[in-house]
Amino acid sequence: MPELPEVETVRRGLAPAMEGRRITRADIRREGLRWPFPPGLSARLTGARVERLRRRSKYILADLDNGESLLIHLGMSGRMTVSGLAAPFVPGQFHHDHPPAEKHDHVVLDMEGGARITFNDPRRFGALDLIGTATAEHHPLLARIGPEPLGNLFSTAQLAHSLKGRKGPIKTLLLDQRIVAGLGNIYVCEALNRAGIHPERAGGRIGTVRLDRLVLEIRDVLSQAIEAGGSSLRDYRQASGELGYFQHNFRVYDRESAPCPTPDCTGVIRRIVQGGRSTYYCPRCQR
DNA sequence: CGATACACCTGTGTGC
DNA sequence: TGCACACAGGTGTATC
Repeated sequence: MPELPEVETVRRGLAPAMEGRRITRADIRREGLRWPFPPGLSARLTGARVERLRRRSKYILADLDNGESLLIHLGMSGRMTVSGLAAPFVPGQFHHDHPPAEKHDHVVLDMEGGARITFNDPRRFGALDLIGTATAEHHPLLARIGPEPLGNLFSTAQLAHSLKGRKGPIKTLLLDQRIVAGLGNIYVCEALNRAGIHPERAGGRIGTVRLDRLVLEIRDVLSQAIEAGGSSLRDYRQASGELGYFQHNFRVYDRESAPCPTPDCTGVIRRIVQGGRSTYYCPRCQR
């Protein structure tokens, strides 16, 4: 599920329930996920006020008023849901009613104001850590991540510099978070299709004009996905981080043998494996 | 340094 | 219905 647009959608869904509010109870229901949780996690969260929620790449950072930040990664299957927000009103349901715990609910945070945040992650590739707010960007998990694709530091010139001399396929390189932050398997496939670039093309062999297009299409597809994700989240009691409406806009991902949606293209979507992961593309319009 | 394989987990869909 | 297998939105680590 979670690439940059989904993580941003989750962040926006959590913000009204968490920002400016204290954590009144932190129920840590297992020792850890991908890594053990930091010592004293529950005690360090309890009573702390969340000043704001940030996103860096696919990480969410909850800055606390005690100088620490809760670092959250959703892995492959992580979800964060909000229950008990005042709105929307559901007849017959009390304000502070919460649904019963489900399988794979690993961490439950109760917030001042009555909202409950539940971290559910079947595959347990997700992660939680507590890190110093002031030095967050130096944390090993964040230090080497590349520019935010929707920020000013991501540009044709910067991307060209990162790809210079690289012989590996552009598909694999765009999945490398050191080159650009936040892309995953879906949006890399989608951006390459929109840009008309073949996924097996060597990264260092893409001209400036086509790189320009790639930068634009990466920004576009991510922005559109965020917009679509946001629109599916009016109801904060629903699971955040689901695919949202944007899944209906996939042009190539998981569409093997379907016609290429590019106007006037008669190609058929193919699936290949690169670096052990599926790539979907149109062999006719992607060069 | 770059490229690749493997590891970590559970759930779901498919074919026999 | 059971079973084996492939595959799934990520990424750190080990190895060449």
